[in-house]
Amino acid sequence: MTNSAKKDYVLDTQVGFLMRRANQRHQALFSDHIDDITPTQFAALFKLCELRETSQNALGRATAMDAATIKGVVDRLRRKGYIHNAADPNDQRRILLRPTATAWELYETLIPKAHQITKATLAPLSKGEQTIFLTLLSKLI
Amino acid sequence: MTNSAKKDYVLDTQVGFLMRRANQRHQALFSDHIDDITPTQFAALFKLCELRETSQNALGRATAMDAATIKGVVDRLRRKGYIHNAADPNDQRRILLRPTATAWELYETLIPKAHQITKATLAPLSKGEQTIFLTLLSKLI
DNA sequence: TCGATATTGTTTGTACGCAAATGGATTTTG
DNA sequence: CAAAATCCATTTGCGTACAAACAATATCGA
Repeated sequence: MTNSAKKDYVLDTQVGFLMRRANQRHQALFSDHIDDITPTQFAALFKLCELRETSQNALGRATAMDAATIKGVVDRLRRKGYIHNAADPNDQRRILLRPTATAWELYETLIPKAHQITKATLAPLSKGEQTIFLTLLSKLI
Repeated sequence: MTNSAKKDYVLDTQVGFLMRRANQRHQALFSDHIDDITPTQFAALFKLCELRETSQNALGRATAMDAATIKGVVDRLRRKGYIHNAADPNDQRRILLRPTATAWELYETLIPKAHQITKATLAPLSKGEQTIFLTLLSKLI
């Protein structure tokens, strides 16, 4: 291995490594602010509140989780009493999901906390940098 | 819930959600280019090559993995023949890790692929945007 | 020196996250 | 219409990721 090749690749400056660590930090901040549910459960629950009613797989698609993952997440949210099941009269394969009353209460409570978490996550950046960062991040998807 | 509160928080524009999806995309690109090992294993292996020799927990710290996580990663890399164990004469608690000859070969092979993955991940951004993105991302850690 | 404290590696339990396979229901298409 | 293709939910297997607890070893402070 040449010296140039060595300097050429330093783990600590790689996108993947940086994104993994940024994610770690965000999740740590999340659990500092919110006890009851995880970031993933939060995403699923909020999306369900946005959509009011969907099937399990559709909720998974809306939150970028595959069928196996969303199943576990929904199971846990249901166990905690945040999701209610109903049969779809038009499609016997589907399980229609709805947020429970408790879920709506949680939704209200969590919105301000979610803003705090966003703020804390982006705190190392100036207002202008925050906007740029979010714009570029969106482009990456 | 007021209408303003509703519009106030849309999941798809939140940092956490965006970072999770950007990470998903990066990992998908990674496995498109590299079959043998995962992004996490890659990080551990490369850091070990950078350090030449360390203990398990120290390697974990250097790659931002806790003790339980790095244990599994090291176990899998050892099973694949990339990591060699030695006893630390100065500290009986420690296991000194070293990359095997095969690991060094892999290291060489993977550097160009790693560059391709970085390039593909950042492809949606212009050169200038890529620099800005990496700078801001670093600040977030 | 010796007792408190810290560190190393390990295990257990819980929670994502994806690939691949399955069985049942629905839709498409020839 | 019937076969093929698709979609739904589920399961299994593997790989991160972290919290909490543990025994063994090192180190530090009184």
